[in-house]
Amino acid sequence: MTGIRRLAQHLDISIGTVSRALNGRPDVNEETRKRVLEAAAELGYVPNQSGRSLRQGTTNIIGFMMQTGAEITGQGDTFFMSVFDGVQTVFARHHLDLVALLCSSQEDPDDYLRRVVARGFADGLILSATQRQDPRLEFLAKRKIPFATLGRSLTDVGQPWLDLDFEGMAQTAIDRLVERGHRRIAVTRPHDDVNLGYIFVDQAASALEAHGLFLDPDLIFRSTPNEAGGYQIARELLSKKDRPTAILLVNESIAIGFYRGLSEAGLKPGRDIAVIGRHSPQTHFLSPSLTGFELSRRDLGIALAEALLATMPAFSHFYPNAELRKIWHEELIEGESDAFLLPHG
Amino acid sequence: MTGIRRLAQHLDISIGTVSRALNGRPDVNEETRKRVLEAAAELGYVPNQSGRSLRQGTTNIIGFMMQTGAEITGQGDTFFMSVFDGVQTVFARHHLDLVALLCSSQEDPDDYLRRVVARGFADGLILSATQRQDPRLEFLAKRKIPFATLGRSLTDVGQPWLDLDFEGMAQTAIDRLVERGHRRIAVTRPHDDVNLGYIFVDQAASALEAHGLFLDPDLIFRSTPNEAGGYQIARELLSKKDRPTAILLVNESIAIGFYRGLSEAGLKPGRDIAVIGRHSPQTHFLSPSLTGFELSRRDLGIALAEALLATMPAFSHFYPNAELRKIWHEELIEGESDAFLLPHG
DNA sequence: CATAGTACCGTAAACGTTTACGGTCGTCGA
DNA sequence: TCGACGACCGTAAACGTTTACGGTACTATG
Repeated sequence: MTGIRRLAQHLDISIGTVSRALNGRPDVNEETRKRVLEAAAELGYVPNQSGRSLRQGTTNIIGFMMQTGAEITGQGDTFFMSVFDGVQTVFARHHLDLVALLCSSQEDPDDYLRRVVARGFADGLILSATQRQDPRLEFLAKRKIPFATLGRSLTDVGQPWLDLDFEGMAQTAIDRLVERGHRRIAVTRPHDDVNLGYIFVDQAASALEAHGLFLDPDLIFRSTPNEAGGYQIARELLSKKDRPTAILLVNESIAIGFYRGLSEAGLKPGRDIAVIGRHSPQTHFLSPSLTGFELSRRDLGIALAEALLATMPAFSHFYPNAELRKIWHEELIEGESDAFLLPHG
Repeated sequence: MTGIRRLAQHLDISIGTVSRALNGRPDVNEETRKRVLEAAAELGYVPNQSGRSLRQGTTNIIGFMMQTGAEITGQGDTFFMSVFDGVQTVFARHHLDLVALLCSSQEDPDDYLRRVVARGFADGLILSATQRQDPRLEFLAKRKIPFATLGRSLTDVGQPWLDLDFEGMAQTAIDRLVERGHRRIAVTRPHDDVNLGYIFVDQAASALEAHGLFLDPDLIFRSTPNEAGGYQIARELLSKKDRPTAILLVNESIAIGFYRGLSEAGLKPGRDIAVIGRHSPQTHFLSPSLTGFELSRRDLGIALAEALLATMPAFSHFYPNAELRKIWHEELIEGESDAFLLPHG
């Protein structure tokens, strides 16, 4: 005698009643419910998920798909970890189990996702590292699997998404630098295919134009989005004849490498070149302190989870007015890395 | 009509035979098996995992438990990602689904594990970030759940583990530095509670003693195991009056911060101080190039997965002579960071 | 030809839940 | 008094597999 049957026998009531009691159904005497809950705790009963899944056709699992290899994602791996943290807290409230589905760099993300879905693994999914064109979105939409994405995509199938405020960051940073007298401003750009990060460069260009300036194509740097990439950018930048006086670093991790590249050449951010970047837990230890944008990754994760739940029938009533699509504003933390002023003109 | 029944009806044979055919049972005509497989492919049939789990009492899932927050783990998050990659490839061979169980920094790892186990989530587990004393191991052993750990622990319950060769690294590095004339050698140390990393310092000390030297307690640096920590160590080290001529960096990520700290003070590894560290994908971009230990993280993951499978009855016959416990040797990549020689004495 | 053995297949029970349906009992109003 | 109704509970079917068991038909062996 196992499982719920054992519990029922122990209480000398039927398994149906036990099930109803445990699942909070209304048609059970509160007195019996109490007895059932107590007995369950006492006997250490926990419902078998396979049986439950089989009956209800639902797994109680939400999958958060990530891809290994920082080179791909464009964000440090810690970024996703922190977002995951936030997502976790929300799903825990609903007793949903959240797991990370790490797609190996050796495997095609589309294939991987197909496997996950065929397996009927999860009730809902969160996708990160969305590509500019992302077949995964159409696939999931066709299969009618609830999902949300971290990052916009041109492939829009109506799913909820949250994304970083590339436009806002570019605009704010450019305005700030121009106001401080900068005219030659460099920019880094993410890979073309990840998210819509290219918006950052576009917006920087148009912000410059609004000031009567223009973005020198020679000052658009591209690299892998990690420390090594930042270092490489610094080297490249220093080798230019007509060096820019300021630079915008679109990724978080590259700031560290960039600082080192400068430092080796005897240069200092905030004195020899103005730097505006983005903050990660690590960048707070840079010196001179980095002027950069920061967001609460956990809060981002929380909002992402709520957006997903809002589209799942079984949970949507908990989040009647969740924002399904949101540009996540990042705040500018003023540091010393863009401290100096240039004479106008 | 759904699932296997639909397939059976379509072929006009019994569901029993279909099941046997799909599962590679011997007592089914090869001709019928072929027909079944073809029909399955044609109709896109994939067995329902809940039904299967319910019947067999097995989930087909292996969980890889990690903890978010690089401060905890003592390794960069990319480390686990890469190991995961290797683990993935092995389990894929057996059609086992591998998922990452990320324990939030907000939650107690023991509680988290208890939840996972109560849920009957996985057939086997891999634990990372093992603690020096780790209740999780006893817990799993008591529940008779197959698992392996990445990292040794004083809590030994006979489970398979793989670990880094702290002893070998310390010994090799010390020998090398002493041979090059160094007498005052600094060392960094990991947190006391994670793994048995403290072995590193112990071994360094005894290696020094073998050379008639000793490890100055004042030269044992401690920090968070990330870039910021490396930076902090550099600052501390530079502020000492009697500066060491060499240093061993036990973690991977700290090398980057350490380099920057030196660089800001106008110092260069390999010229002003000898540095031996450990390589990560990032550290290969350091300049001067780092002398450091390197291991194939994927291979480590592969070995770890095989060790686990070797202890699972259903799979052990695939790995009759897998090494269940192994110190994973790391190779020394010679760089410029410890290039200079000191006059003896 | 009788018998044993083999190769293959169908039947049905079992895994642990949830839930539609119906039944019992007591209460209440007419 | 009787019917309706509500509160609570038991029964049993259903979810999709796997697998022990038994049965059939054919082959080999004497």
